[in-house]
Amino acid sequence: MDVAARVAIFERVPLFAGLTPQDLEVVAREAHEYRLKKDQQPFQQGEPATHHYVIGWGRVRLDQTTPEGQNVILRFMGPGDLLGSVAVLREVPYPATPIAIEDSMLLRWSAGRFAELMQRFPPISLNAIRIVGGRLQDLQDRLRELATQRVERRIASALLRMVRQSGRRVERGVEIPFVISRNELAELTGTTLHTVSRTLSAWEQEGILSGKRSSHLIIAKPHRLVEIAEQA
Amino acid sequence: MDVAARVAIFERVPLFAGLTPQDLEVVAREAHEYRLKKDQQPFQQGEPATHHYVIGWGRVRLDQTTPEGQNVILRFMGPGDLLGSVAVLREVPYPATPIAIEDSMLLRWSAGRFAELMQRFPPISLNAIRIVGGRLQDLQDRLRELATQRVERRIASALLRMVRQSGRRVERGVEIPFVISRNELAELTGTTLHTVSRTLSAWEQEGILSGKRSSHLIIAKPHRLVEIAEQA
DNA sequence: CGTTTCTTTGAGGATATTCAATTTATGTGG
DNA sequence: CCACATAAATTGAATATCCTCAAAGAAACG
Repeated sequence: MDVAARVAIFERVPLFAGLTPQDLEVVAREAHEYRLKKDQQPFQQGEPATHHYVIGWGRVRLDQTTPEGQNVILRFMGPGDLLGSVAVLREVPYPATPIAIEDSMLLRWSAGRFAELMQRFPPISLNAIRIVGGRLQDLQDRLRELATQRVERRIASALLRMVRQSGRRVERGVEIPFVISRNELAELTGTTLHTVSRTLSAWEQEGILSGKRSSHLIIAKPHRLVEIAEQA
Repeated sequence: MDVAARVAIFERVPLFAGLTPQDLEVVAREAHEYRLKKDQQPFQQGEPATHHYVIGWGRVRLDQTTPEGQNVILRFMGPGDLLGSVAVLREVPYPATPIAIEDSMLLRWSAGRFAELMQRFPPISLNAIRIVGGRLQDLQDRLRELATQRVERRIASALLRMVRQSGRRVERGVEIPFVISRNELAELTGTTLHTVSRTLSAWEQEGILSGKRSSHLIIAKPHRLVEIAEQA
């Protein structure tokens, strides 16, 4: 992938908002491509943080594992999303493991190179604060949800969040454009795959959604999900 | 409070790390003092974000309320902590309400003034990213906890976190240097005050901790709490 | 000293987990 | 392309954790 193609990607990356095409070219030239096949990981939770990553294309799931081996999904990430930067800047080990859920391409910079870029292009710092701040607020909302709401509502909210973030209109409703297993949904909402399965089965009965294993979920009645997510 | 006194405070504020005493003086001169009595709030969740705050002295609890009126405590904050900045920089309404749990003094800057300071003193931006990033990681840990652990462990972890953050050695153990009610602990750990009460009662029986209403909690056996927090 | 607020404790019940078994889908090697 | 192996999903039954409801006790406040 040449520099021009990278610049084209970076034009839609929030981290680089406010940079001129010339600036982006500099940034792009310093980047290294990093390709991942499905299920591969660019780094692991606990490793020293050495690189900043931006997702060029593909999708990544961000996992955090407990000492006892239980797993939680922090978020799903897609093109333009930022990865690893907080750990690099805080000079702490990566706190989570990203796993490609599709073949993906990341662009990355070493800590030192990226520090130079941040110095040279001041908007990057401010963009970074906004991005990290946005994630902080997302997490605050999820924490509140997890603390106050029952499982069914949390699953509905999680699906709606994915619809809002990456949903695509299709004939029968809105589609979540990547495969997500019952287990992943459980790890995302703090419940068990059994409860997720029962809940989705019930919703399929009701015609709210459809989508079997390794096909994309299609939400036929998003308004019903909203009702469930908001019901007292 | 004169500028020199403010500078003395700012020398220990992470947001201003790396600034010279002269820099701090500039920052201090631009600040406005904002005093709060117990239970007062500098701003409310949902209001447009207009100011950056730093806690000079005192303590603040950061609340997030659901549409239905349920409350969650995001964190307790003390001297040197940053308040409101993420919302100001993202140009979104404040996502939470800070409430003074003791008489407190905040120092604040308008969005515009602070933007100038950030431009003039580049370390501030980087410090801000580190601080917000740190909070993000704290929240990720709490989310994982809430998703995977049972109530007793969560309460133990919450107490230990407060001990680590603000604990003070006293004769009988370690003291949490501010009053915290059963209800607050419940809102901090995603449970009910009843369950917290039962749990603390049991721990008091065991001699793990002590401290009645409106006195400070004293943890006599922190190691036992660690065991509880880490037990499989 | 009465009122308010916070805390404690009990009993009953609901939600969601755990355990267990089966069904269904996917992938692989012959 | 089929048969088998593997992985994912479904569903039922039993159980546990924690919440809700209820009431009373203790501490703080004016």
